[in-house]
Amino acid sequence: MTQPISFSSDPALNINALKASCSACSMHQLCLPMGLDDADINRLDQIIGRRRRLLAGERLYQMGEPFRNLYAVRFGHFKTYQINASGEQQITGFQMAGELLGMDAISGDRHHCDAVALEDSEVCEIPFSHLEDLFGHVPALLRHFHRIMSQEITREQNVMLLLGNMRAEQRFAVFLINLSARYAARGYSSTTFQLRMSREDIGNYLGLTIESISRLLSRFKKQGWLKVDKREVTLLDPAHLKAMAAGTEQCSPMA
Amino acid sequence: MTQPISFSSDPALNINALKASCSACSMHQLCLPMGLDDADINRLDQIIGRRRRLLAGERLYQMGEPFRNLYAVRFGHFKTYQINASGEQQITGFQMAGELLGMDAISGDRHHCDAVALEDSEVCEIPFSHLEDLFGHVPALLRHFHRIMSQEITREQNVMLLLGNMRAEQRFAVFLINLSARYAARGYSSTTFQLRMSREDIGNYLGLTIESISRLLSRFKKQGWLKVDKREVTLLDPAHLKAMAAGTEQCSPMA
DNA sequence: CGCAGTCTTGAGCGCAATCAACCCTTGTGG
DNA sequence: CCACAAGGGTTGATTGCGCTCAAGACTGCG
Repeated sequence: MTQPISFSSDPALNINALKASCSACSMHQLCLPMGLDDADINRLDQIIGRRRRLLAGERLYQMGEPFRNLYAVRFGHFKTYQINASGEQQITGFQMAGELLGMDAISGDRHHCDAVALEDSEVCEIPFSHLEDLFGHVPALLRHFHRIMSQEITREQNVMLLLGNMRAEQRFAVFLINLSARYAARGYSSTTFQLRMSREDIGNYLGLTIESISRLLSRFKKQGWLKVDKREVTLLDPAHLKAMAAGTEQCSPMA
Repeated sequence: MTQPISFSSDPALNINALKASCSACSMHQLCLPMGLDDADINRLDQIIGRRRRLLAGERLYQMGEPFRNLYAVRFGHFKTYQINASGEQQITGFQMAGELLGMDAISGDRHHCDAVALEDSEVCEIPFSHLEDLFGHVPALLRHFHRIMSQEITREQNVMLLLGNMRAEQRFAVFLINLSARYAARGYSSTTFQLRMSREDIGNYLGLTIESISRLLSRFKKQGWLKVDKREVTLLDPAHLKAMAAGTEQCSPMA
């Protein structure tokens, strides 16, 4: 998990063209098929498209491209970002295994943001028109899909709260605790993990500069709240960080 | 539209218990039934619940309440806001006629924010379980519902861009131009309209203080970009404001 | 009239941005 | 081997945007 994944260049071993199988996927309890019985998972398997591998930095889709597929992350990490008229980017989210990409493209039939792999990664293509066909036959799938979209709405509302109301220190604590919880849900350590994104990406996401992120890391380290080595972070006092994220712990200024 | 609506206190005239009818509703080309044919609209009418009237300041639903209904705004305006652990609120949106409320509650089965009427208003109750039943029989309705949810996701991403990247002046220009476009889509003036929300609400939504909003209004007025009288705003130079919102016009500081 | 709520305006400050210098790692090519 | 450059990250000095604090104006309402 912490090492970059090297893909075989032997075409016989390349599974880019292989169809994915939800039933055999380790993420099926987090992803789209969550809660489906075996029969329904099989129906979902029928329509899931091929897998697609991306190298670090490769783009999965681009703003303006016609929308055909949702993508489920099998492994690896992605960032999604918007670019406004004046060319500045705003990262709208970081996605990891089991999470769905592309839902913002359903209205408008075109992708509304860019999605880029932060490391070597793999996704399942989910042709949306086929998924729509399936909704009529598998109500449980439809219900779960609505939950996923709704969850994305609440996630973004939480980011609005973060960007609109919180000081730098609290934003960063929220960010760390959020990553921690998501890794825990996937069976990884909730206290030690690699930051897959650069300091610049973190700053952009949190509405701060790269320098502020660097200073926050240094200060949190000095306070004994975490350990940092390059991009590996260890949370030494998760309870304190959680309190800071919740806003119950007082926030001190940056300088 | 610009005057507060006074409700009759005569019970015989109170239509609170009346069922709503999409086909007869002036908002049906903006709201959930958009694009449906007559037969499908009738099926939708079957499941739409009663109308509900709210006085200014009344709460439609509260965070934590069990989720049963979506609500479509018939007339009036609402604000939705979250409250975090330390008691601070963040307004996540302002809703007007034809817009849907409550989609963030689908995951989790409980409302995730509060919705409060900004003026005397009316909504249609849409029992979500009935709507789900209908999805299987009216694919066009399902497709449009997905577009509405997706649109909400992109709307929030735009707010993230605003809160994360823009200066106060640009945020406020985006806010004004957004209102202008939404009133235009409803057949109202795109240049003169009432701000239904207080300065404080605007500030909260835009991640600014009430004082900053007041100063921005004064400055925009002094620059000749708009006229302000209490809560009535007239955009005198919409092109300039649009350019500011897009970021193509240079941004000057607040002080 | 008083009073409360909303809004405006001014003065000063503080948090995070900006600007700048430097470090470290990685990769390239002589 | 070293020289060099590029990218990512850290740290310090300074600036400035928008917040905070404070006072006062205006409105609506009993």
